[in-house]
Amino acid sequence: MPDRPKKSYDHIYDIVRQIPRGKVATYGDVAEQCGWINHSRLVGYALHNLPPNSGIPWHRVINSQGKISISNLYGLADFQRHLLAKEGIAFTNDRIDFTKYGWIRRGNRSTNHESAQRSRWQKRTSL
DNA sequence: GCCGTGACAATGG
DNA sequence: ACCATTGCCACGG
Repeated sequence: MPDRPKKSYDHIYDIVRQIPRGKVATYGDVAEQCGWINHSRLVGYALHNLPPNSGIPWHRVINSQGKISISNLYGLADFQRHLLAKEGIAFTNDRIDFTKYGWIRRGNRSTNHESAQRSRWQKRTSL
């Protein structure tokens, strides 16, 4: 049968496969592309279960802070950094600049902690 | 079929 | 900038 019970994770893998070389996306972005909003954890879980030789560019997925989120046990984080560097993606102050390398996200959110502070302020004053 | 897990994200301190 | 807490929910045991 052509279409089968595609596990939900397969959908995630399809999205990740579409991230072009030299670009990065956040877990949240991938989730959104899958039609899930606010389900970024599932993306992380899916990638966690990823088989070793899947050919899926898992290293192009990072967290919203522009950093590598996985632990460096087994040197996995270092490995990811290496793969990214190989594609020309550089870290600036220990983070990836979404304005340069973001696949979907264009740039307002990263390093722009002002908006985060503003919304926090608005919340406080309105409460 | 319930429960713990998790490579996240947003908020608070 | 860093740490803790909370919300989110599919998957496996």
